[in-house]
Amino acid sequence: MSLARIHGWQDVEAEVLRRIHRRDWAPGEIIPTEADLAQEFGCARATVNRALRAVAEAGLLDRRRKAGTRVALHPVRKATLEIPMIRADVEGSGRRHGYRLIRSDIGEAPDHVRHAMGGAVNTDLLHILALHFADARPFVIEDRWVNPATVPAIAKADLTAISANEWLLTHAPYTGGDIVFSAQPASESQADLLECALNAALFTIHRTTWDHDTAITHVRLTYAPGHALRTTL
Amino acid sequence: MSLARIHGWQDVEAEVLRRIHRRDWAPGEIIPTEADLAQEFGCARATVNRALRAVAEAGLLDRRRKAGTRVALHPVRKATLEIPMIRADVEGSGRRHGYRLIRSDIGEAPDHVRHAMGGAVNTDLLHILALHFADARPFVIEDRWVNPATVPAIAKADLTAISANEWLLTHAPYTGGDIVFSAQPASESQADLLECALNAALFTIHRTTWDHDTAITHVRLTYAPGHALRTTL
DNA sequence: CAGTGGTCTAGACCACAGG
DNA sequence: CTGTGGTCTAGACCACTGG
Repeated sequence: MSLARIHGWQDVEAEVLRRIHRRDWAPGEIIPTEADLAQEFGCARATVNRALRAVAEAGLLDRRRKAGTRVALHPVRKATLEIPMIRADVEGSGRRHGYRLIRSDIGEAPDHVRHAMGGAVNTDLLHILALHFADARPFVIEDRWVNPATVPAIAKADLTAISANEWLLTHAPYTGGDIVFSAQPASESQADLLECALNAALFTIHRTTWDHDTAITHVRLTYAPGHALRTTL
Repeated sequence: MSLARIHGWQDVEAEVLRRIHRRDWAPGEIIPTEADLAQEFGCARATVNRALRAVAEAGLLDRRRKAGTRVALHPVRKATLEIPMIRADVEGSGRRHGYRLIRSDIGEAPDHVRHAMGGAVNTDLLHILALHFADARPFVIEDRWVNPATVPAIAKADLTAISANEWLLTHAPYTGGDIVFSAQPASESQADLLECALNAALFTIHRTTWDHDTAITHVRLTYAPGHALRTTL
């Protein structure tokens, strides 16, 4: 009847997943309590808890005190995407990374940038425009605004040798961030930099990173045509 | 000196994060062992383990047996994005969801679909083309291929009343999936359905879901101009 | 109020990999 | 071989919330 013995919490997790997929436990249905499962599997309740917590984090179970644990009606599973450095991204696909700083100056940010950075940014911001290459072909435009008050050391960085993207990742600790993915038509200047047609469909990422409640930087990454972001469920 | 007392693992986590952000523990540096921290915080080692595991999952720590725990050099943080049902997505933003089935037939899939579904799909596939609306405006085109062998019951579903997206999410358990995000220019038929200009930049998702090693379905979601996908770090 | 999950503890053994 | 994280256990108390 029962197959391999239950040893660790991963075995419990696998068995729970199997029962969900086989519909032994149907969506919306309540499953046995931790104590009951612990007795059935012959392990400690803590082990069952570890397993059920993992499955719940994956979105397949809803757990509430007193109400018990139910199989999720709508398995809203979560894809986790890793946000690497641009250089690591390029080199990870076996291509050579190149980089050119186009402009770096200080000034007042446009409204949409101020808004994205919380509006509380009163000082002038450092504006950086740079182009990354993959095997000598344009890869992505990095259009970035930095709040120098949060990372004063960036004034001393040589941004012609190391990209702001990389410098910030290794020098500026952040506590959180917002990310927006979208598709945008290539503007005239973007088409020029990326060597593509005007109004070409470009994959775009807007990202703001925060140190608690103050914005560190806001960046718009505009990728050359054909770029795709892959992940797994 | 020390502030609030350490009660639970979340307190330990917060303190660890504080030390990382304050650079008390610099990137690449080794931090004390679980046993040492447990003694310092006056709690059990299991509690410290729980906290450090959480921080490591967030990508800020690298843990290896015998080698100890180090602060990550490149904090490759992971964004987790939720993949909701289309209807829930629309209604979640306060709009009314509409849906129209455009075509549903059975036939041989084109090569790129067969490839995405693992190639091992020999049977004919169910092809579904549908349009979703948000407040009567076109929202997204759902262009889907389903392997009926994996979900025979779909033959009896009334796909004019419920979208294949929703039917599959509630009737077809899956164990994994691949997702690709990109930007694509609107084709003539897409521009027609979405009521946008030809070659407009459209946010596109290709998704294949699997039951173990067999593909259940492959879908291309082509969103109307202006659509964006948001998430948080 | 009482049932359920959430967590802590002290101790133990194990698995892995550095030296 | 030895130190470190990974995990299990048995028991306990707590926090939340449904009835």
